[in-house]
Amino acid sequence: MGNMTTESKAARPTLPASPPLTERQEARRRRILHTSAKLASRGGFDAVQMREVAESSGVALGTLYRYFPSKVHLLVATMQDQLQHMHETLRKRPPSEQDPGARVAQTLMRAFRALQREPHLADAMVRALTFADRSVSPEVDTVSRLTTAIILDAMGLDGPATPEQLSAVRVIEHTWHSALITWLSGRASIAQVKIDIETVCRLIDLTAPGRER
Amino acid sequence: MGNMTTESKAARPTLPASPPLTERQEARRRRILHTSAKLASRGGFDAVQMREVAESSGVALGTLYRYFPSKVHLLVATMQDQLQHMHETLRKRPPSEQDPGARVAQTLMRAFRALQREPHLADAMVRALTFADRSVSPEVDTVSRLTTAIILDAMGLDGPATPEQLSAVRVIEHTWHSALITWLSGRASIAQVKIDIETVCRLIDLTAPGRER
DNA sequence: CGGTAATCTAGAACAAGTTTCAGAACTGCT
DNA sequence: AGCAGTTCTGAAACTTGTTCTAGATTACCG
Repeated sequence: MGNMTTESKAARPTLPASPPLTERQEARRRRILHTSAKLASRGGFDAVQMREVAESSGVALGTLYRYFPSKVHLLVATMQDQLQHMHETLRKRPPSEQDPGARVAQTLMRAFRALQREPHLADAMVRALTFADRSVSPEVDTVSRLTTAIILDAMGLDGPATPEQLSAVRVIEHTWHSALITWLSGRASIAQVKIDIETVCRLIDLTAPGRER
Repeated sequence: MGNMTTESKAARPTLPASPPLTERQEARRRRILHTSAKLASRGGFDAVQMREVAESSGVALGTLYRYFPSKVHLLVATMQDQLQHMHETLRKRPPSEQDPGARVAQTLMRAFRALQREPHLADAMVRALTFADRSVSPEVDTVSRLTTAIILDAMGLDGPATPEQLSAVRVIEHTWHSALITWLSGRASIAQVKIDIETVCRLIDLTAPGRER
């Protein structure tokens, strides 16, 4: 693969924080993300080619790289974008189950069904996410926080989560990502993913506050 | 990255099965795997460069590709190799804990400490494993079976595992891989990984046969 | 041993991610 | 409007994974 060496020397806090981004810049960024998602939907990770993303977004290659310092950055940002949509969508129809564990399982299965509709896009995003090295940590962390938020929302807790519950949520996230990967690479069926999600979600109820070890 | 497109058309059951492999071929294969591990130990995934592997193994580039059809194949095979060692090592000192869950946690923490001694190698192998696409499924599956075997060994069961236990083992594997990734990319501490492993291992005891739901 | 097919070598060639650079276009500021 | 600094463009160059080719070598068979 290309130079995925990455050890960003020049500080380039281009996107997330520092400069407020003019309107045209915001538009460019949005166009790029849209193209990225479109290409990913077609053919997954491999189909997102930087030259094509640039051309199809009406932007020079160098500019694309200024906005997203690598293909993985781009795809992780794309995932952030999609996750935000997902979060809003899910928030509108809260899960119907009673137990927190069952609620989380139900929510994740909804998300999973959404991903099934765009398996290539899912492939691109998840592969990028797990392939990301340290230089993408901040962005990957954002994705992780979004995922955590979705799960915590689904739990429908009254008070704040206990440390044990947070651990369970972490493990659920691990399982979620890894199960997706096995599904995407054809080593696990949809049914198998469902079982894994339901299995791990038992941890939630197991760690409900006011319970024996 | 290069053509990780992969959709192997020409059947080339080179390694795993068909032809018995002459002695020199076996030696070549072993030399390649050794080089791969050596380079990976130095600088992780990026440091394993196909040209260098070939040269350093005293083999032509084309030959390397005949033995391992892609960089990911090579690294997954390297992982198979290392896992086999690990399995033998672990088998020699069975875990001291009583509960199956605790035994698994103890075993995985031993494996984790071994990985900590070669973080770059761990990086290369785990990244390859999760980045692998369908064309590597058989090899990834082998790795998965090896991992499962290690965990089942650690459980020290009398009879065969129940389906529920097998599900738990699957989830543990998911967590194991994903936790490793977060650690390798610097987003989780060693302590955090430990907690995650211990958390997920509770599922084992939860699914012990002869137990209420 | 001689012949033939499979394997191996050296090296060029190709693909896609990434970097670089000179100049054009745009921004903010006075 | 005019200028200094940043951003963007277009195009070439560079890197590394992967493929291809022509010619040696080797392995196997009668």
